[in-house]
Amino acid sequence: MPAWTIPAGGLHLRRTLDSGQAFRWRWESGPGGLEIATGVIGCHRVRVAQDADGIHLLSPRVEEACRACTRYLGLGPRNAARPALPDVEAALARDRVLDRVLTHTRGTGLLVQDPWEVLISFIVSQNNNIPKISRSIERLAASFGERLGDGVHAFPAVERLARAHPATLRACHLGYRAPYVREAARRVADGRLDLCAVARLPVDEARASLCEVPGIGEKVADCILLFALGRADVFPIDVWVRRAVERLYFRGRPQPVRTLRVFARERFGPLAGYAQQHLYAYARAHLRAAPAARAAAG
DNA sequence: GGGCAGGTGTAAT
DNA sequence: ATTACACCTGCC
Repeated sequence: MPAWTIPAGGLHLRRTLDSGQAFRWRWESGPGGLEIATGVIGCHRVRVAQDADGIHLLSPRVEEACRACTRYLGLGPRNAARPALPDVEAALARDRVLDRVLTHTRGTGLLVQDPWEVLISFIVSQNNNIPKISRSIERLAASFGERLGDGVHAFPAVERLARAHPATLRACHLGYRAPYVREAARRVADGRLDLCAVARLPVDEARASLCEVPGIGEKVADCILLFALGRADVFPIDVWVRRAVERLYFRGRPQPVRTLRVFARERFGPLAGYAQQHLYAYARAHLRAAPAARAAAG
């Protein structure tokens, strides 16, 4: 029996949680084939599921967790930068290409995540793939995060990662990113990187200050701006988005990244971040490279 | 075994 | 100014 129900407001829970912006959600089949997601929001262990009535917070029935979840899903108070999802999609659908893409991706929203967690998660994401990123982050949580019960851990506190021993960090399979993670944590810990201050800067200055951190380039900076700092107008370009845009808007011709950035800004304006979510999902579903043909079976 | 995917830093032009 | 390559891990 659901303890709490959040009106979905056009949000598709699975598409949103699986859209590459968060790495700690796991899905299982519940009673009646109901798909249940388990994850962590701040210090709350959360189980959520969606049906025709809305998004249900299954356990535990803590009002605080419900508020955190509502905000996290981007279903809190609306503002000019964060319109209701159906309005966003209606605007994007005026683009002929996105109108078609949206038939597969409608309901994909932008989460409102903790900037610190997103900072570290997307440093880990560089030159990496989603299963590996997820495992590394779970190892970080297990090694440095507060215990929440049932073997689930919160994302590590700043101080814990700032003081982490290199060997323990390496054991999280971060590879060459381990020093990046520790340095970023140190900068946040000692105030050289103030994420709240960055959030208040004009977007280009915010991006530049994030890029001063070793291991953060344009793409990771844009992910932080989009997924945690509320900048729905930025357009992170990874290989998937690049493939999608080149295929759908440039007849499959390779384009320099700066061309794609200008294109996104001019074409999608303040909704570029939402457009990116849909194009990313499209590419992941439809533009995977053909599996390398193995010469012979083993 | 070896090739490949993936974003950034660095060293080369 | 752009370009080439190394970085670490996991998967095929």
